Amino acid sequence: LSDVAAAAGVSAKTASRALNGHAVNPETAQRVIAAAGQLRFRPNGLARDLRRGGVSSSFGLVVGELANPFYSELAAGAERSLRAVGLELTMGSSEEDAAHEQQVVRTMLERRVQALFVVTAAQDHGYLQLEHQLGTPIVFLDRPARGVAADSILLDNRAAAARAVEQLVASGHRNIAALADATTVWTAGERVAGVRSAYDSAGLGARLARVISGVGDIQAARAATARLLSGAAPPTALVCLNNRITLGALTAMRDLGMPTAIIGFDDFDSAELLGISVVNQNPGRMGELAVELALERLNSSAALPQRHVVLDGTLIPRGSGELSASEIMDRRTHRAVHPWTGWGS
Amino acid sequence: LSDVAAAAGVSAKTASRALNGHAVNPETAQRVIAAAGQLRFRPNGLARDLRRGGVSSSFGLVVGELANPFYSELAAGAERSLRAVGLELTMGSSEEDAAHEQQVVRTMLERRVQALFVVTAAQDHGYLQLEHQLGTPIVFLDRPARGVAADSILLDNRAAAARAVEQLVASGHRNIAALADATTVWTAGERVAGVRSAYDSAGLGARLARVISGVGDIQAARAATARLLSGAAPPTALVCLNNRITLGALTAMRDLGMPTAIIGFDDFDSAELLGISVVNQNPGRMGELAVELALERLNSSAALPQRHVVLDGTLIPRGSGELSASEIMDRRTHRAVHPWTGWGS
DNA sequence: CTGAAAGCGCTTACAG
DNA sequence: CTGAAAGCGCTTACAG
Repeated sequence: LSDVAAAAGVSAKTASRALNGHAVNPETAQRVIAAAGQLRFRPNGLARDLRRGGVSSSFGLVVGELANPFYSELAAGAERSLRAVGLELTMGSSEEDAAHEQQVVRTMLERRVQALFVVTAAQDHGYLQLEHQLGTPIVFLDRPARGVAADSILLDNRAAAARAVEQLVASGHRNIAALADATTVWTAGERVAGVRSAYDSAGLGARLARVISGVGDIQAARAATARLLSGAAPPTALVCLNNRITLGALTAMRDLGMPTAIIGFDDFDSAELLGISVVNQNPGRMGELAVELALERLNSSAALPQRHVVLDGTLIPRGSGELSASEIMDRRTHRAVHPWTGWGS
Repeated sequence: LSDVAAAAGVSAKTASRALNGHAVNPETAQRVIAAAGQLRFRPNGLARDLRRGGVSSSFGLVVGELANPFYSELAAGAERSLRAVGLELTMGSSEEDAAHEQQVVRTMLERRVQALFVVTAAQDHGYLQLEHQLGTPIVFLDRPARGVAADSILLDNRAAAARAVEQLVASGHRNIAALADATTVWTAGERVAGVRSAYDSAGLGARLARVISGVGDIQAARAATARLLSGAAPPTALVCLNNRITLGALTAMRDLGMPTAIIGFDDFDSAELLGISVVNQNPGRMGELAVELALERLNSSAALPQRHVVLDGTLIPRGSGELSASEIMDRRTHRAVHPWTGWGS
């Protein structure tokens, strides 16, 4: 910068003003800009941010896994909102590991992100207490904060899971199985709670209203579903409490040639093609809301209280649209549930 | 930092050394670390990077769209490799817009990323010439650089597309249609060229060896496929030159109840379930290679020449595994191609 | 509209 | 092993 100023015959300050489009004599500004071009001036954002009080124009987002579409849609939603106000998003991955998450978060805070969004893999977030008290907006997404009074945006997992069961019960199902990840995962625990409460409300007996938890990946879901469908009194409907479980369950149904009514959590790219009804969590909306909460906090002089935003999961019916008992209960035709596959015909 | 030093009764420099784990009297180090804890010291990464020569420990990646799984897998691959050497990845989106891309790239360069990876939406990259000459490693991914001699990692799109056609021809198909995005998109142009050359080599007449380009999204693919399948002499096989086109084509086949042999570009989450053969571009590997190229350049004192890495697309056969003519040509059974769907039975 | 000075928070030489 | 000085590249007050 000082070289540019010298070349243009002005002070560094004037050069800075000219390059940033502040009030400067137009002729002088021209000269400075020309000199900058000649000298191939590359502004240094680190120095700018440092001098401006050490706050960058980036928001930070830490997710569990970059390749998971749930997180990328969340990121896309956040970035869309940020761009609208001229801000940027920096993404990092925790690899679903608490220690690594803490390291990535620390690095972002050292870089002085304006706000921090976290889909956490950790059980305790006490280490964020100081940063939170200093006024950095922190928003927890999909899973709640523990040990720090930060904002959070969560799905009403219990209600959504209960609604999925109620929908199947209303369609005439009396033999339902739910498949869940390990219930130590917060969302899985909540969803299982919702399923159980709906089982109770419907007066379903424990013998035919089952919950299989600890289903950690596609292969586990495939195996668990195969066991259910090959066992005594196979369920007529499945509630798959995340998207990997849905794929695994569908694979087992294909393997066995035993199509079964299904409602899954999380939309996926071919769900419509396959006629699979899903509870949509709308991660993009979560990202947009996170930006809203953070900006409110940044723009408010007073300290805002801790806020919890709870989103509804939307049930997207597919296949026959509304499920009906007669369509589903005939295990030999099932066309109404999955008309495209022609299963059983 | 100076407060911490004062509290510990040492100089700022010693405090810095202690906090960074450099050679310091252990007792002194203890005192400094205690003081830092007391005073809730938050190291400032901007200042550190500035003083260290203005280079951050982040690599920058600009993609077209955060929510596209192709890009997120690419990012995941790059991050995996970077983490192995203690570096970080900062992601940004160009929204597939050249002007926005340039802005995002400029911001990253101002933040002094150590290296830059771009899946470009622009036609010309002359504005990167200076940065490239200054030695910042720049790697173009999936689409080539123009106007700057930066490294690039590309798929051999022509060969992969030609191989898909050859595979179908070997299975007995003589009436094939290829569906492509607008050929102004570099990858689409290359793939179409590969398809045409394979058509020629196979001696297929232009009347039954078709290319439909300008298919920009799922709905366009659905419509184009419907037109093909309802027209005179519908093709017995389709080559879908990207993943959205594959989904649209499958939807049209379902709508019309006309299953057709298909090979798609890009793997997708339910391709295996559906028994769809794909040309896999392996974006994760692209990300890993980009990190390798960048690190080589950073660690080499001599100036390296411009490098082009060309990857093969791997054909992943699914459904019946190897396609065979008799299995495919009977339009009424098609079980061998899509055994799960039971189409036509 | 412009300039000389000071400083953002840290670290790199250079001495002790 | 430790310290006093200088400076990374910019911008914020404060004067003119």
